[in-house]
Amino acid sequence: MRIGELAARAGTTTRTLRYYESRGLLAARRTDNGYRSYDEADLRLLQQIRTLQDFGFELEETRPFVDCLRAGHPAGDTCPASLAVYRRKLAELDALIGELGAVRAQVGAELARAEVMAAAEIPGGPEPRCELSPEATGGPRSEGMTR
Amino acid sequence: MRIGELAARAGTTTRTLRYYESRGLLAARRTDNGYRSYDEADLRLLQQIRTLQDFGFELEETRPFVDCLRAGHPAGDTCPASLAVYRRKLAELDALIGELGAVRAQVGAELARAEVMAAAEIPGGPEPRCELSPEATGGPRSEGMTR
DNA sequence: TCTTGCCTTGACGCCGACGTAAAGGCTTAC
DNA sequence: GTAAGCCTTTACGTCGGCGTCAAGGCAAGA
Repeated sequence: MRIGELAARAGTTTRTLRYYESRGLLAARRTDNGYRSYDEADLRLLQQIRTLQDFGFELEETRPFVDCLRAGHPAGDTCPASLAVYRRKLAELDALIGELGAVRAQVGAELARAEVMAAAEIPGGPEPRCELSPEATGGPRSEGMTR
Repeated sequence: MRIGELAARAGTTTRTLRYYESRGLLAARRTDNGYRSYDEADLRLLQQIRTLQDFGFELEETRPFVDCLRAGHPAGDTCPASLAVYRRKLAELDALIGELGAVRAQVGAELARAEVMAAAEIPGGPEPRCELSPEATGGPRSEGMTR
């Protein structure tokens, strides 16, 4: 199987496969004319990588799984190093979810507070408008960044 | 107040302030010698930006808050555009937390399954090892990427 | 023979929020 | 006078995971 077919079967692109190869994952044999040649085992390797990528694993984190499969294991995640990556990822996910939950609570509180303030601000009168007045808008923003 | 002092008081760097200026946030006056000059209102603008950045807001998302403050509002988040950003961010956070929760569950399940498989794999005998054998390691990985 | 459609390598582009270096000007202290 | 410590602009580097273009080689069908 050549690179285009493998990419199509894995739902990715040839660029991605060459990139993986450049990173030392997913090595390919070569045919006489220099074309990359893959087999079903490579497809399984690739699927393992893609699955982990979909979970948000970095490429380097997929290496133990790939090594595990290449060592002849039927599954890439039964090796100790792979299990360690799983556990580390779970801890990272828990930490991240916790932080995001805290942020969510904070933002929610800020929104509630701001809504009250906005409601209390309007009835008084239309003193300060939220849209910038022309002289305050045109000046500073027009400078720089022609790029 | 010059740029160094403002940066220090806001707990950031001069590079960051110049970057904000280049993006059209936080415009600065200039002294006779060309130095940037800031006042307490600029500090409040900067603090608003930094707070939102800490929450994970992108710079562009802070613009309504900055505009709101510059329009003369005592708080940057009472303007409709700011409230809209808050609400959109809450929705994004909820979606992200949900996705991460799903991923966490998936990875947790994979880990549990892999642990069982690993336990069932070992007692049979040390057939496939997780460490790659030398001939399988040296070849493919040594090529390319001298960069 | 020519076109089509694969394949090859090499190399630059992208995104966001800056870090960091280079080269030079201003001010104050000694 | 000169050294220190601010400040100025310009511009390249970072990180991850590729996208995209360029220039050319190989194989097969009309």
